[in-house]
Amino acid sequence: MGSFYLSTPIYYASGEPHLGHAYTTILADVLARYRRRAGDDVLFLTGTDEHGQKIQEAAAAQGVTPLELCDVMAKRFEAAWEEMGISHDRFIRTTEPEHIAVVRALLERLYDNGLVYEAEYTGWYSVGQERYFTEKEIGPDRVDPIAGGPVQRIREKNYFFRMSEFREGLIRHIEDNPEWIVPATRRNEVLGFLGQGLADLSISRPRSRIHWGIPLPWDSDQVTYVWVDALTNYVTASGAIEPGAPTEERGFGDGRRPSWWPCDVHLMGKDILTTHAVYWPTLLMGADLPLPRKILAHGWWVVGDTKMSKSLGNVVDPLDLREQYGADAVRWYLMREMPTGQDASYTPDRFLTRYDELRNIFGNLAHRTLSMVKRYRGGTVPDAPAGGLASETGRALAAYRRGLDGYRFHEGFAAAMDLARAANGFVEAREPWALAREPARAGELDETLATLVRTLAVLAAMFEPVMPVQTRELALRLGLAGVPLLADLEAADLAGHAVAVGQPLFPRVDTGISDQENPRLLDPVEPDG
RNA sequence: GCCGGAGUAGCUCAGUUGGUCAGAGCAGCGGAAUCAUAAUCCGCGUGUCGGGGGUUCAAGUCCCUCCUCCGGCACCA
Repeated sequence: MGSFYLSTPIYYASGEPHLGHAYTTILADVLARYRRRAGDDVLFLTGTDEHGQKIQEAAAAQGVTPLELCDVMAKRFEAAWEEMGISHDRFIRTTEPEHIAVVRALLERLYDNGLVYEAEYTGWYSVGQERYFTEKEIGPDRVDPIAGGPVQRIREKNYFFRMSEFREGLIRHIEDNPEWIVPATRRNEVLGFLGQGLADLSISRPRSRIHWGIPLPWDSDQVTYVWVDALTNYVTASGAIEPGAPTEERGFGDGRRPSWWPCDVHLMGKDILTTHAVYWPTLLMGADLPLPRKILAHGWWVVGDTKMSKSLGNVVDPLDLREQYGADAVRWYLMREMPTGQDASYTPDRFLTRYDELRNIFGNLAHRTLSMVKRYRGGTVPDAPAGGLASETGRALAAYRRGLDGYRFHEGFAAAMDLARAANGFVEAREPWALAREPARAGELDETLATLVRTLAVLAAMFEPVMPVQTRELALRLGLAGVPLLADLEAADLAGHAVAVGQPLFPRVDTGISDQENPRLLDPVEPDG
């Protein structure tokens, strides 16, 4: 029992929602649902990042205002999450007045703490692209990597945050808290990064060049660098800062304001780990705010089988599978197939294998159990001891909790599926159909069915975070009001419940995806913030 | 180039602090059963645990070296 605050990155509103966004968000949703079932109060935050040059340019190209464009895009993300069953509590947008005020309050705090100075930013600027490129991007030939045109060394006024002052403190924090950045390999990378030294961070851009941003409190000719703007959303949503209050009463780390801060876990793709594990913590240190409790960087989906994608030139986007297989199946695949934190490759074949697992092991267990209760006991759960799979259930629950608590979701759900396998084995061992032929063994049959029904309730509770739709359906068929909490399972008494058989939870889908009908081009997946 | 990770059955991978650790799932082969979505269950693996060397009574499990693959190396939203 407690509270749990988790976040996805806010997604940049210049592009459509894609698999990378969806994976992070589903991961967060699974965690949010799991914590809710554990009895926690949860704040699950996601949203859109709406300032910056790309938005400004995209809006201009479409002949709309930046905000009009963002309104459309934010709705698109919200709609996508609705389709995928995402249960976020708050959808934040960086164009919200509250957020803008919090960003300015945070900047003011840094400024007041003497951590901001004015300097000249020097970089390689492409006139054609109207933007800077990094040394890496322009390469040894120093050309615009997009159009191939020339780049020139130019200077502009920026304000800088004294990030370098926090380097040693951050290193110490990472070393003292081995579980702060997970997985460990990412933690090592951050330490390696910090080991090379840490420069100060440019936190503003001239408004003459980028107007679509949050003006600095002390210099309205400069707008806030988008990353500073974006990262601050985590604090905005937490309620830790009251921008409208007098400076000394705004909150921050003084504990005077009740808030969700610090965040329990920031989830993100590995591509934006540095900003979350270096920029963000140092900014928080500078503003006297506590650091988030955990930073989890997950891997990327890569399009597997290079040969296939090369020869066919296309592959089905897993998100498109929702229409045919349902959101639960897509979520199951994404959570079960990718070891949390690592990369995984997507292939239609693997999706089908995972779907078959779901359909045959879990879906069929539910269907055969409900059918037998109906056939042998008139659809009423027998009043009999239901401890037939007690040790298997105990083991599964322990492994499940170990997995989810340890952010190894794939392991946790594998443990749940193992329990379903054990239950199928239990059916074979007890042979209810044989028991039903012998009136003298009615008690055994009752116990068998009671055990199976109870196991279905346990499975519904274990699978709910990843498959909220069908587990709810299953719970209803078991005569429950909803999916039970794990903690309530012991007390749950299903005896006497009227069950409904219904259609299979995960039906056989005949129009397979491997027949290459309706393929869609899928770019290599690189989730961004 | 520097730093880090990984190479275990056909495929995807588990394998804490060295001693039933040579495993699971999928695929394949054989069998059983019929409640169920022809869905399930049981049985079957002679794998040099990337190559080589070393430490040890004992090494996927520690050390050295080589090979291969991958990731990170900042303003990319």
